[in-house]
Amino acid sequence: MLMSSQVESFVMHCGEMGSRWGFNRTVGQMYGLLIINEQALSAIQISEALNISRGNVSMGIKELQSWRLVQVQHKPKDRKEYYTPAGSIWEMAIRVFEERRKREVDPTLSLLRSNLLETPNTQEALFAQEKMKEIHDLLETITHWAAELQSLSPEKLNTLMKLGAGVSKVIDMKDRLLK
Amino acid sequence: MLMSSQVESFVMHCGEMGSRWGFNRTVGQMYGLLIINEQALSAIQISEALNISRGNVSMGIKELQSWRLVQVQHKPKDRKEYYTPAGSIWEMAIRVFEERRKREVDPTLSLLRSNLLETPNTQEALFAQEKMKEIHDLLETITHWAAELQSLSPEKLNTLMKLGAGVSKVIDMKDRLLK
DNA sequence: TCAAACTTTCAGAACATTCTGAAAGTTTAA
DNA sequence: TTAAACTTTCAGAATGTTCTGAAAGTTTGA
Repeated sequence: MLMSSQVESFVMHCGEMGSRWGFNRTVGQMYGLLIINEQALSAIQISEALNISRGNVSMGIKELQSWRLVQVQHKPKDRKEYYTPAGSIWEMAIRVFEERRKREVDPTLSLLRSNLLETPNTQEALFAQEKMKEIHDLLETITHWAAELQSLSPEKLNTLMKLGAGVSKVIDMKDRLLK
Repeated sequence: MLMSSQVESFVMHCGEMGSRWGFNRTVGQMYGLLIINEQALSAIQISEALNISRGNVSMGIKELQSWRLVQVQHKPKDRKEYYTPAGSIWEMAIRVFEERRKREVDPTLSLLRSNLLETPNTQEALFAQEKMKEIHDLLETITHWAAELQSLSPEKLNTLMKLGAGVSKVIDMKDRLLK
């Protein structure tokens, strides 16, 4: 499992990004390696390619599975498990996005909701609640919107994104027509 | 600087989230505290409210400034600096979003671009390049789109988000009209 | 120019995360 | 069954991050 220099730079970069994307360096490298390889890889191949312990690979795979980012494959006459990315690049992006929302936004929303149920009894508490309401409403609008966008087919979503700020014009047009 | 229990739970939660949002726990707490307080706070007030050292506050403020999330205020007859969040909740969201893009997406895009310039000389390298191209194109489409959306006014963007998956119908309608 | 009132910096301590490798657990084929 | 071929787990080592507090730096008014 020797990597070409391009592949290596990509894999190492995925490692650097790993921590920013929500998992750690090695998990990032592992995922990069799986994406960039046409063939599914065994745990040992991964551990040799990245120079990490077999145990670490096992934990990393578990983490990637919790993000629903890898699939296990089996080869005939071979007991080892072989790992490969789950789904297309598009699906991978959706998953990372969704999973991060679950970890970053959902807990905040539920805390805000429960705080908003209490009755403020001082001036400060009142101000605080107003701010919390603002944040709550914004996060809610965004998550709803994101969920709806995810329900669109990749093609539709692609058209939409390519349209960019143009959507705004299309909507204005609609408003005028309906008046 | 005693906090009511609601305020405290919010501030502590911002701390938990801090690390996920790209800064650390204390920086998250500091920012939460500033958001939730109507009055601007001095470094000492922050350090007392959160039970952290004065030095730590100084570093945290610096970090928040690098995210363009706080503003400094001065009061007459007082040499201390008073800190307050920069901009509305809306702007804060935009900033966090933008700053994260810079840290998480931009470096990846530039690495991918430079890798795509090289000519693949093996089957593996070819496959690897195809994948990198896919990721590159996806990230580019998304960042372009995000930039365009940010150019819209908050109101327009709000209408758009409320419309949700409905945009898709509006676009279909446009296509039919133009045919 | 000075010193009081602040802010910043940074070495080392405290704390948190990640990694290794050996031991324990699981699965399969005979 | 058994044992070979794997995977998982987890204590402790290695590494990385954050925090404190004392020292250094800066600004201001007199």
